[in-house]
Amino acid sequence: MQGRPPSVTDRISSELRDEILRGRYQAGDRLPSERELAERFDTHRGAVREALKKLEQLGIAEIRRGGARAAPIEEASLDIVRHLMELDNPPDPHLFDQIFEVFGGLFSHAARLAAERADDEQRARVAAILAQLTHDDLPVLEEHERIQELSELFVEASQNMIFALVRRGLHTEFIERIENHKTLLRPPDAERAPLLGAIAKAMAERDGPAAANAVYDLTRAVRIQAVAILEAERDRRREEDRVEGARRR
Amino acid sequence: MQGRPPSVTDRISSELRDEILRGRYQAGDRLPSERELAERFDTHRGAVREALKKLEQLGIAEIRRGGARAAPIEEASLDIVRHLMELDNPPDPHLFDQIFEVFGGLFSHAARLAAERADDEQRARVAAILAQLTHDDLPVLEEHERIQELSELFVEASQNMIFALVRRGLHTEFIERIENHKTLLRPPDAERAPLLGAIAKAMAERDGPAAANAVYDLTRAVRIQAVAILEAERDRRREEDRVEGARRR
DNA sequence: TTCGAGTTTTTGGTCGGACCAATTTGGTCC
DNA sequence: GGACCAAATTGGTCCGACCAAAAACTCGAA
Repeated sequence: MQGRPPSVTDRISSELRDEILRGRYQAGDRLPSERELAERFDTHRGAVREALKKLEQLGIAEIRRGGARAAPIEEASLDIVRHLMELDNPPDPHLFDQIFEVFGGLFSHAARLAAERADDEQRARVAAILAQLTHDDLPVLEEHERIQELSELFVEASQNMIFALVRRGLHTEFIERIENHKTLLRPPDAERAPLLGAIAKAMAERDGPAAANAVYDLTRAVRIQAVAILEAERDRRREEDRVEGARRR
Repeated sequence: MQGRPPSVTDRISSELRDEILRGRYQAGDRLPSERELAERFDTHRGAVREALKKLEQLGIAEIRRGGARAAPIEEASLDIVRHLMELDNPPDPHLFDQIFEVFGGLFSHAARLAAERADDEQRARVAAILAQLTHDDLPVLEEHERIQELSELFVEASQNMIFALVRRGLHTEFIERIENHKTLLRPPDAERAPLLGAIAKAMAERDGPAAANAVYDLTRAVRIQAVAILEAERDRRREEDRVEGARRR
């Protein structure tokens, strides 16, 4: 969050946002009035108004005199994605899959531009990182650091500020919020050599399309493995809940 | 905006946001206090607080007791991009270039997924649209509609909800806000047949990488032409301003 | 039974003021 | 220059008032 203790405004806005994202209010449904919410949260209208303004800015609430309403999630701002991810821990595997697929596309595109634009020093650093990553005996946390470095290098070499913004946003607000993301987001061992080799080759040959395809293939393999892990985890928790529920009955 | 007349809160938040984005406050600089802003805007602290909460959510202000400060733009949320675009009209060609380059990457990626996942009916519609676009005698507004339709179709066929969110966000909050965007964002006449033909071929062959590359090439050509137009327009206006300035002196 | 007009109620928008805890600022002293 | 302290300023929270816009309700006519 914002690096300060959550205020009353934060609390109200988070709770209402989660209710909207969980479907408690469908698009067009009236939201509780400011006065009702002030009573429910035992606070003043000012804090409620601030909270609702935040939801409006996220694009999930439409505020009008006569009553505020929920807005369609599909018309929300991109910032809503992180809040969707935060609804559950671990996140919903399907949602994770969709988000990571888009992220992979961006990363792939950054790689294409990097292959075409990187200077000699950047190219050397990419080659060094890829060589290190090819060793599958690298400790997991160190491997993760190298992957981050590679991602940052591609973005830097792409010379596109928007990519930097997008990468930072997706990384800080999305990836870092996933439990065990450092062990989750890894190239499958069996595929790492060919995948990384293809990237190295494309970079050496300054072949944008090949770099894009190779990085797409890498992120796709990482994503498929991660989704399988998340699904297994979800199934395990469901089984625990089922057993726990049977025990309580 | 939100489809209601701008409130005092909106006015304050917009004005402060533009000041921050224009560099009036560097990262770490103190922002005016709530009471100072209430006086400056001749309003109450409540509206100022609501406005500042919006800036905090955008990631460009850090609010703490003791004084609020500007935050680094590069750490802002993605929503800030549209506000950067809105600073000038026409937008800064370099900024437009960067944003559109990223957009092209996303569109390219959606095309890759669409090539692999589209059903027969979607494929037929893509082929029909591409055939229509190949005729360079299509009226500009109708051509624009076909391009929109193509974009929507790729997103639909990609079966990725996040793409839908991203496309809507980028389109509504970015492209549609560019003056004359319907005439600005067009494939160059001389290149349209080969570019569109490559997309059609990739779709027919269900070749994801080829579709990605072909769509990337198309968006790149559109972007280069649009940037040239924006730069010419900017130069023309600067010349006008120079002449106007000389006239005043 | 439906519809339109009028009335009433509820809604969000705006405002002023109060109070409190946290932070900053300025003064003093060493 | 650093420590300490009091004063000032800051954001956070709260209350209540008032107003215009919208929704809900009522009633009579068709």
